[in-house]
Amino acid sequence: MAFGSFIAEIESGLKKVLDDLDISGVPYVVEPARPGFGDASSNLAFLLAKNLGKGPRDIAEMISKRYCAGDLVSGCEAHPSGYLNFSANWSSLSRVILTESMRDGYGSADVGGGSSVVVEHTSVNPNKALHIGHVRNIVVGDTISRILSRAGYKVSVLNYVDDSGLQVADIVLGFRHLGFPAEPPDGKKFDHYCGDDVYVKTTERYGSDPGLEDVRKEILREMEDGDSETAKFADMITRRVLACQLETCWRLSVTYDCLNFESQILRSGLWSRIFEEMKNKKLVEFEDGGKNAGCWVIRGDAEEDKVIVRSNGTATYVAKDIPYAAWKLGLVDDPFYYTKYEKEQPGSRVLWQTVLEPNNEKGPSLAGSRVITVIDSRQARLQNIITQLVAKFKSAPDAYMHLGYESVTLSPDTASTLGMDTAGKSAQMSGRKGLYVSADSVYDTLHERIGAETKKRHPEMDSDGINRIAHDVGVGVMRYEMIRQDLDKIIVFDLAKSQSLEGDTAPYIQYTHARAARILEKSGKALPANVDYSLLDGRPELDLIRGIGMLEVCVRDAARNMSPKVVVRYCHDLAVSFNAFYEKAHVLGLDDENLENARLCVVYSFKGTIEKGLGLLGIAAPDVM
RNA sequence: GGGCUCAUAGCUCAGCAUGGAUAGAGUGUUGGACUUCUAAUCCAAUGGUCAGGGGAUCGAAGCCCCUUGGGCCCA
Repeated sequence: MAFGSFIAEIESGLKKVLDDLDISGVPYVVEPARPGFGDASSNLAFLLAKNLGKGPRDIAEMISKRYCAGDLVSGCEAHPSGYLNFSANWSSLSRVILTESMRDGYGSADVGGGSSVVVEHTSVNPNKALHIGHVRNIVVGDTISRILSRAGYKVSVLNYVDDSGLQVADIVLGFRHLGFPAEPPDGKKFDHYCGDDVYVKTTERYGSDPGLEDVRKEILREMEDGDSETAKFADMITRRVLACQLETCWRLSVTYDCLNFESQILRSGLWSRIFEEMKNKKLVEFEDGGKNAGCWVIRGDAEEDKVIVRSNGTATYVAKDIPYAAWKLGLVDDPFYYTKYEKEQPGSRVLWQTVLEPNNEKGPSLAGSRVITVIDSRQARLQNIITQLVAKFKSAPDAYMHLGYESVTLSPDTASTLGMDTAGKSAQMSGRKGLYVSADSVYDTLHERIGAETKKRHPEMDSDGINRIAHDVGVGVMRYEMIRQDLDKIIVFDLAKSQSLEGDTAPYIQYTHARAARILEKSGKALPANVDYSLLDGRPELDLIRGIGMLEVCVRDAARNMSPKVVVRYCHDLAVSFNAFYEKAHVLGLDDENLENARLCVVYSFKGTIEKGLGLLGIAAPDVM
């Protein structure tokens, strides 16, 4: 509970006052106070003003007189504005927060109640390397799954591999018909080769050679038959690209529970089962006339009808998502078997993949009572159709949720370094046109720059140590930039600005952790016992302790709102509090053993808490920077 | 043409769910702080018709309606 205990005590105190007044059902809130207004505030008096026919100021006065202080709350004061401001009995509250914060499970919240949730993210076509736009998807998805795990959900993370779509057909065409060598001639990473060279140059050729369109259609058709040479070749290529993509993801501390392959979903027969069921439930209708004559459609409520099966019998790509959504929610019998992926992920998480051939592996149970699909908001319309449709299969209306986010565009400067003049406007990335910045290149540039910075600060450090810091900080910078702002804000990516290591960035926060680690190291002591918490009485100390006490509030808030940014703001604010503490409240060399012990305890607690906070963001907390 | 979405300091963004106290950060610019627990830091100055208009309210950046401008999706 930590700081929550303080809030809870205020709420129960206020409830007593309200009971005495015979008032109930007022939706007031008690929140951490703004600086200069005590430690917590309530808007209760404002909400009562209407009912009681008095001004908020008078009501606040009246309540504050009746309010009785307790263990953690030392007083309640009425502000002339009408707010009720509460002050804490800090020696008690510090003890509560600091001892609680030392526990391993500190910061866990029970929002999910142990229910299962499936998070699908990444899902990048396996014909190219990940670019910076994909990174937003991956990092949002990964961070949300970390937050939900911490908030009491049992989370499974899926990566859907669209290995049978047009984009794969494009590179197959490039390899088989345009003579691109199977191995990258210049030793490039295979995913970069496929995306930068084969894909871009193949799609360029469609313009000049219209006959290729037919070849592509033929390839697509052949790929549907799993036993065909073309399908086997496509499978070989996409597996290699996928392996490269996963390397990029893993490097960014993103891991999964299972890889799902579209080709297998198509061949599993899931679609025809779902389609039959949809017909039975009258969720799809056959169109006899009109412009969609001969098609199966979903009736849109306010919108256009959506064609699911064309008059020639082929399914549209909306249709491909439906069986997958149903499978994720466990609405159909699982047609898949599972094997472990051929490479091990970093960390302990086991990575499974679907297969169609029966085996004896005891696979994972993946279906969730809720499903969260992380896709950019350009897909909102399509996702909306699936949400509505799935709601008719499963009674819970929020069982399927599209977690959308705005796209990443390129700044005019960055677009121009890629050879495109955008007339001062930002530009949409395009894999087809080769207009993108790859995740690997951003990582590599950051790694090099941070390595050089670190070498400057620690000339004696060996290269392993430097590389480790460069990695931790570089990953931090990338992840932080992708979730710093709200999901509905477009990120305009600028190569130069993306290299910033100062201000509101991950290194700012990581640096406070390193500072804390350094103090503990220099003190040469274990965590002191018998701390006199009443010695922690300065503003910097108390602000910091309050921040430490808010982790759980933050996790709950982030989980309820599906908002990674909430954790980012929390970590940043906590780091700011620590820097103020660091500046104004020295720990070591004070000639006062008791005060030193008390402050060491705060540093200990801070270090653990900021590490947990950064952990929710998938960002490491180095001891040295 | 229809739908979704965004608009707060020169720039990038918090705050909006639950209306209430002086609208906050970062960055930029200017000036200051390292014989001190790491200056990837800190302090100060600078900077706002909260896109515009209307409405409900004792009270709106926040709620409702309209308008404008940008982005995206569909046709």
